[in-house]
Amino acid sequence: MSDLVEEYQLDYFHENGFSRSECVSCGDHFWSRDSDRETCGEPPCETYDFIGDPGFDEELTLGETREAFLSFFEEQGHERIEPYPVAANRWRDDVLLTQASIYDFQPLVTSGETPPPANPLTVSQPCIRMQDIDNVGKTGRHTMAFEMMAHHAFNARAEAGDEYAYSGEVYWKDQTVAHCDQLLAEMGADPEGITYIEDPWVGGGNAGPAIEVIYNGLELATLVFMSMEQDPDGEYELKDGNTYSEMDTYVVDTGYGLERWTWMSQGTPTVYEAVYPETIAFLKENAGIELDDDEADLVRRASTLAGAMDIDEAEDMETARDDIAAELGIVADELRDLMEPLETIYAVADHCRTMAYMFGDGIVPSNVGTGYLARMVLRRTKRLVDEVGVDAPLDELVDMQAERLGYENRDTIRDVVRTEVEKYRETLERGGRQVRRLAERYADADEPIPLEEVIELYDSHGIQPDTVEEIAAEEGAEVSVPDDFYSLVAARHGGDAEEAETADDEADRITDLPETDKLFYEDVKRTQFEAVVLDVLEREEGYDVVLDQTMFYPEGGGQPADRGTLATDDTTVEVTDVQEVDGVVLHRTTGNPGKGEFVRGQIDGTRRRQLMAHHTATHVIGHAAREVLGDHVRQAGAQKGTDSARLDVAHYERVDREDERAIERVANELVRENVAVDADWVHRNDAQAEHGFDLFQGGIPPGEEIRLVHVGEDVQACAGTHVTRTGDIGLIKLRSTERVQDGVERLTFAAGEAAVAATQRTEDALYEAAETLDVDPTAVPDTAERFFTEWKARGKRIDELKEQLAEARASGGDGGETIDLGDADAVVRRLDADIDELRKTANALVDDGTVAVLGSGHDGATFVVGVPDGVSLDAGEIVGELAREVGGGGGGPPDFAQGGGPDAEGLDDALDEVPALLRARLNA
RNA sequence: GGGCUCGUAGAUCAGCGGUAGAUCAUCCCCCUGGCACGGGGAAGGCCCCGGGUUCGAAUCCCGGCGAGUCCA
Repeated sequence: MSDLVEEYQLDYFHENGFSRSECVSCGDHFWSRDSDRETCGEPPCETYDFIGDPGFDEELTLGETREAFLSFFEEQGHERIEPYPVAANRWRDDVLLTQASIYDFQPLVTSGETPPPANPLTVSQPCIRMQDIDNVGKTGRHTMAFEMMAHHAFNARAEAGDEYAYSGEVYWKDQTVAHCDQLLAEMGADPEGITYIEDPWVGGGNAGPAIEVIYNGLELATLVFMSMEQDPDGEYELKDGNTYSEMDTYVVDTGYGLERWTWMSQGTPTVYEAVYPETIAFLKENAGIELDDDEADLVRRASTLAGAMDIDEAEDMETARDDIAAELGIVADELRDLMEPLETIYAVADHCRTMAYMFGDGIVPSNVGTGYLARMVLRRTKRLVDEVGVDAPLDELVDMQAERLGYENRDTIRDVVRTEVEKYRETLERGGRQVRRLAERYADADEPIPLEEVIELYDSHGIQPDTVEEIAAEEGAEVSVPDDFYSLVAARHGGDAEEAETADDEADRITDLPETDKLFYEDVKRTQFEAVVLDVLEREEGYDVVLDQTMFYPEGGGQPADRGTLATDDTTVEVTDVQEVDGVVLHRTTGNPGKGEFVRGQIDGTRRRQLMAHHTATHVIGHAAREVLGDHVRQAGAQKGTDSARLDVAHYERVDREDERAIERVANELVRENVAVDADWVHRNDAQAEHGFDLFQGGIPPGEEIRLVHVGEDVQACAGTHVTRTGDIGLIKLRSTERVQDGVERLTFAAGEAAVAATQRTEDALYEAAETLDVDPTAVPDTAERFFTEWKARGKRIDELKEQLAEARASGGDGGETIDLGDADAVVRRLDADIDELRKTANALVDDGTVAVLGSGHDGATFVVGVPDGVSLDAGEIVGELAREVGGGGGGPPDFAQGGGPDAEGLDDALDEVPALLRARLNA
């Protein structure tokens, strides 16, 4: 399969008495000091050997294990770095959550564009893997949240010179395995019990040899040697069927599961009891789970076999459980009754830790992105908690973990959880009502609930199929849900979205040009400059002019491009747009100034001033929002304009009017303080060490040096142009807030002149309304309210009067023609009133037992026909006939119908025909 | 980012081209010694907003606003 066999022939193995064998059970190749060893050592080929019999010298807590690991690698010359957030989408847009320590350094460090924070380094990185969710609690070893302890070394081939942000080799495979082997020895592991399995790694376009480290039946680490990239002409064909070739950079990527090392040291039945023993104890007691000695022993014995309960490996969970029960010599149901509550409790503890990481790192529940994943975890946990009978509030359970993990924003975390639990409760309540209604309807009709309805309930309303089954049973309705339910839902979402990519050949010509010197950072108030035209590219509309230096700010970071002119002695061309490609600034112009010409540039100062004011105001508003709403507030997008700007922020509730006023007040305080707005270029590692991740609200810039913009206490990595003091903004007016997604609020605001203009527009509208009402502007709300109430009262009064009028007309008998139809009388009458009056009059006549045929020339021609009970005339047909006469249509039920048409002049003729029409119909 | 669903009385919802409804809550009356229950009645609607189609739109179509939900 792979060509990587040679890659595993390490000196370290040969020099330390290892031999290579093939697992008799799964066929994998592995290295071991025990040459007689037959299996690779990993479940399902082996069982857990350390339960009740720890594999290390000392029992360690989670914290002790972490410290032992990090300090071991510090002693081996690694620098310890702070972990990154679990929300990986804060520095990369290809993934949502941090799933491994290497994620911290992708894509910019692994590609060599940006230097690592240290080299080599060691870290214990919190990670979340949603894909393991179904295994959590069952296998005894899977957790959704975990810390990946790691050491990394970033190497670049000598031939590459200084092309990359790091150079030379720090260490590679032998050293990596040696470190691992030594660490295990220091912990007191039996060297004979360790196996190193060959398991080439492929992922995300990269690949390389990798080794799984197994001890006593448990995978303790994976050592990955990332050294290849996907390449159609590559010499290595790997297990995904693609070909790969070697890269100039090669990276040691290791992962040591903190939880598993802790577990190994303690030998508890499951990893969960080793990781958060207090939490498990608390949950067990709260749910009233007590085991007698026999049961506890059974659980312990089942735990050694639980490794087989892996949904990815086992064909079916229940069969796997049956097998375990058979091995233990008990009935499967007995085992299930014993294990299931425990499994649920393990899952709850793990999920609460997952949420503590998520909310602690500022993820806000939402219908999109990481927020959606957080919502799913919360809802699942809530269901599990209810199922197993734990009655502690969820926010308390999450808080226990948040406290343990040392988060400082615990009040916010609790608030987020409470709000979200409440939302879930409402959804369940709403859903329950809906299902009940539906179930009742089908139960009454004595039909089963169609599958289509169940799919609809889930897809559009989030109601789980088992909820539907439950409620349907209560209402006595039948329903059946097939096993492939979720794939039916998926099918509903249609085919895969196709993505079209466009390549640009022009790119080559641009990369040959030198980077443009950017003058706009030097003096933001200057609007004129001189430059030499290096190249002119002809475009479909206009030209792209490349200069040696420029004052023009290219579009970026949500700030639109500058506009202005470029002038030579002979000609002046307008600059309509400015873009940057690979450091080269392209000025889109209306004319060709001529390559090699000397030009004077002039930018539109008014526009630039407004953009700068709005850009600085965006930082100020962001700062104010954080102050008012909480530290979790984070930029989710921004766009600046000349008339207004907007900032999208993550927040778990709607921003109400009171919040708006507070944000506006705080923002303008900062403006009045007139603090300096400074920008400086610093090394990214220093910046990140000092300010942390909150720097990168608007995305992560590449390169070694990054530009920091300071506005008071607020610091952000930002490439935009800013005013020099906050006072230059003048005024910030928050104009509106809207919920652009669940959990994301858009704040739209205006700064400086635009703020004044915006306020004036609002005032103008108020003044105009005040003038119409003829009151003082401050009295407008009261007056509007009074008018509205009065208007409604009048509407009601008019209705009453129409009713009275109709009755008077019906009983008065004035005008109109009465026809004797035998069974009843009919009144035919023209009444130039609106349809409402016609209806009421007809009703009054029908109440008296009279057929009513009324016509109006009020607005076109309209008819109303009413027929009392017991008279065999069809009102709908009569109206239809009459309406045709006036070029329209009409209809309605047999006892009451209405219609009309545009031809008012035909009204009288139509009415004249009524007597004959009625008689003919009656006789028919 | 994409799909789907929903905005009607204070609350929960029906109506889905032809006179805006039900239940609960509210108020009044009856029943009772009093209360719960029961019976009778009343009040309470810019049918989310704006366009369009139609003789006629709560209802159909388009746009907006608001809410919910599934997927990536």
